[in-house]
This record gives sequence, C-alpha cells and structure tokens, in this order.
Amino acid sequence: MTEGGKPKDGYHHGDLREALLAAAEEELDEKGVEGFTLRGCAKRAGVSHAAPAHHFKDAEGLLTALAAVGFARFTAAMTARQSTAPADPRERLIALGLGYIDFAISEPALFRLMFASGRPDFDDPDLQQVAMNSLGQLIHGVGAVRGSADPGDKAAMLDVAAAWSMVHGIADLALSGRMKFMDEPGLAADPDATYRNLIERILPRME
Amino acid sequence: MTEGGKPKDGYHHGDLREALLAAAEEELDEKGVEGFTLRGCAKRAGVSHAAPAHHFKDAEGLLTALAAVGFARFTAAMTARQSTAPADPRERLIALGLGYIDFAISEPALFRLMFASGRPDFDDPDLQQVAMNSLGQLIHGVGAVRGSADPGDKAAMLDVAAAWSMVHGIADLALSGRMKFMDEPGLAADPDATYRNLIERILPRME
DNA sequence: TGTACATCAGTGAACGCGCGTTCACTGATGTAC
DNA sequence: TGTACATCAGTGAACGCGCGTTCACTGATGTAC
Repeated sequence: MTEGGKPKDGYHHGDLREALLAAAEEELDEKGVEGFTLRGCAKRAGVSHAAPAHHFKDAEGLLTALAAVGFARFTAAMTARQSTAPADPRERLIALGLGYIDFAISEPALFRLMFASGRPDFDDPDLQQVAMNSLGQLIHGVGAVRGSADPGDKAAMLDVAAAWSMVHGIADLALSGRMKFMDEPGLAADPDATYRNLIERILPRME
Repeated sequence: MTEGGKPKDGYHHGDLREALLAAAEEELDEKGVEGFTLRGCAKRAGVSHAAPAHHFKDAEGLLTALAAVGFARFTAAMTARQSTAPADPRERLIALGLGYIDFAISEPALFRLMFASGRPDFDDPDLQQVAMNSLGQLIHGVGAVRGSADPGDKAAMLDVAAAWSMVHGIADLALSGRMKFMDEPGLAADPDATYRNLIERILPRME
C-alpha cells in the first residue's frame, strides 16, 4: 500500500477515506456548508460518485468525520500558539485564545462547520471526544490562571465561560468580516495586538 | 386592500411580499439556511412557485430582505431590554447585551442568517443600513459608559470590539448549545444572571 | 509454488426527486375617455 | 355612469439540472489448500 493517500493502482484507490476527507475540505472551502455535495467530493477525489458509500454512510457522515479532523487541528492550533508563549499562565491563556482565533481565520469553512452548522452528527462519539479535548484545553488554561482554586466550582465555570465567549466572539466576528470597523482608526497592521488587548480584559476577575 | 397580509381575493394576494417574508421565516426556522427553498416559501404562502419572482429576484433576494427584517427586530430586542433598565449607563449597556442574547436565542435561524451565512447580499443598501443601526446602538451604549471621551478614537473602538465580542460570543455559544456545561454546577434556573456576570467583566476597563 | 475462491473497493448506468427558471396564459384592478 | 384597454400579480405546465441512491458488474487482493 502506498503512503500518503495516493492511488495504489488504476482501480482501487489505496486510501480513499483519507482522500475523501481532503476532498471534502476543499469542497467545503469552495462551496461552503450550504453547497457541500457528496458527488462533488467524489469528483475531487477522482473517483466515481458511488464510491464514497463504501467509506461514509452519507454526506453527514463525511462531514462528521471532517468536523472531527477540524477539532483535532483546532486543538493543535491552540497548542502551537501556547508552545511559543512565556511560561506565565496568563500569557499561556492569551496564547491559547490567539490560537483559537488563528484557526477560525485560517480555516473559516471548517470553523463554521464545527461551530455554526447542524450538519455534522454531534452525537458521534469520536466527534464528541475531540470536541471535548478542545474544551478541556480551555478549562485547563483557565484553571492555571486561577491557581489552586477548585477547577469545578461555579466561579471556575464562569471564568471558563467568560474566556470562551470572548475568544469565540472575536473569532466569529473577525471571520465574518465584522472586525473591519477596527481597521479605520490607524492601528492597521497588527490584528494580534488588538485581539490580545481584548482577551486581556477577561483576566482580572480570574485571579 | 385588506390589511395584515390576508388574501384579497382568490387570485391576487394583496400583500404577497409580506406573506413571503413571513413564509421565509418559517421556512428558515424549520429547514435552516441550508435547506431553505424558494418553492418551499411559495408553498407556505399558498401561492404558485413562480409567483415570488414578481417580488424577489431569487432566493438570495428574499433572504436579503429577511435579514433586513431580522436586523430591525434585533435592534428592537436590544431597545426593549434597555427600556426596562435603570438609567445608569453600565446597566443600560448590560441590558443591551442581554437583548442581543435574547434575540439570538429566541430567533436562532434569523441570527444565523444574519451572522453566520453567506446567503444574503450584505452589499444591499437596505440591509447595510439596518445592520449599521444595530452596530450604532452598541457604539452608543459603549460611548455612554465611557462618558465624554472621544467616541471615535482607538480606545473607544477597542471598547466597542470588546463588548461586541463578549456578547456575540455568549450569544453564539448559547444558541448552539455549548453553554450547557454551565448547567451542571447548580446555578440552574437563571441564565440571565450568568450572562450578566459575563458581560460585567468587560466594563472595568471602559471607564 | 500454484490454483480456487471469498471479499470488498470501485464502476457506470439508471432511477426518481426537488430545485430554479421560463413562458404563454388568465384574472383583477385602475384609468382614460 | 359605462366601456375599452393597459398593467401587472398570479397560474400551471414544461424544461433541464444536479443531487442522492440503487444495482448489477468488475477488477484487485489476500487466504485456504
């Protein structure tokens, strides 16, 4: 079997499942959740339109798997940002938030699929698992800022909700172009500085 | 001509435009942005599927008009909440935010259409106007909290972005069921108190 | 080492469906005279 | 007040299209013997 999802021979694909996921991502980027089509994915993968049925039950099945890939990448984006941050818990939480926003902006279609569409099956155990991992990362980051206080009590949950809401709001507004009004008053070049300024506002109450 | 969008006679409708907007809202509620269909709207309005063409160019035209209706109602939801709030600018801004969240939760399909879909034509002047009104209300509310400081400078824009992001994030997460994790630690009955707690966190830096 | 066979991934033709669009039409209304 | 006519909202049949689904099939692989 060849590596990397390349065709194995002219007939059997070798790793059509992976190829379909990649195709589905392209399809999603270009057509959006609304125009997403199973036939389109098959065509992109260079395969007959009946072939996907061997790997995914239907379009929702493919989108569910794609959403799971998205959450894994989402977690990775947050980790990546954190890995370049100073050890200070506040800095690490800010970095996590910037990673969250990074992901939304660089993969808008995937972000929309994950957070603003009803198409994936969110009861799917795999999807729930990876989504939980992402949330866990956030809970952990907030917990570190809070120090030794109980990570499960109401105050902690409120802190998590505050951090999540702020960061998610920034991401969603930025992704849909609604942060453009910020470009006018000559701060121009550095959106990260803007986002950092916003995220910092939720820190004071957390300590 | 009869009032209220009722049929005028068996043939001409009387106010099909309004009836189609109402039908489109139902269609959107039930099918979501993804399943929205012009034929479905016509059927709901009790009219042949070719009739809408006399009032809207196509499905996008109808959705654009519906989004405009949505923004008008959105503004009204914020105003309604503010009208029951104490005169204190901070209380009024919190009320505005709660109105924002109210709207998202009570009209999720419309909110999605307005903030998380590419289907309406956001370059449409009418739509842009009503959307601007909503944003203007927010800018005004933040300005009141900031007092006499320049409402157009960078600090003011950052305050607006902070308030907007927080409130929008809460709304979007609540609407997609992702605030459910807050239900566990026995705060149960009063989501408004939770949202208020979150919104209050962005006030300190604004004064 | 070679042959038979089960397995299963992929093909391609066929289907029915709902969609948007077009078009000749019809019925109601309002206005000119 | 009555008649002719232009206007325009709505009808319903027809169309082509792309979709998902089904089905008999074919080709490659791996395993039993």
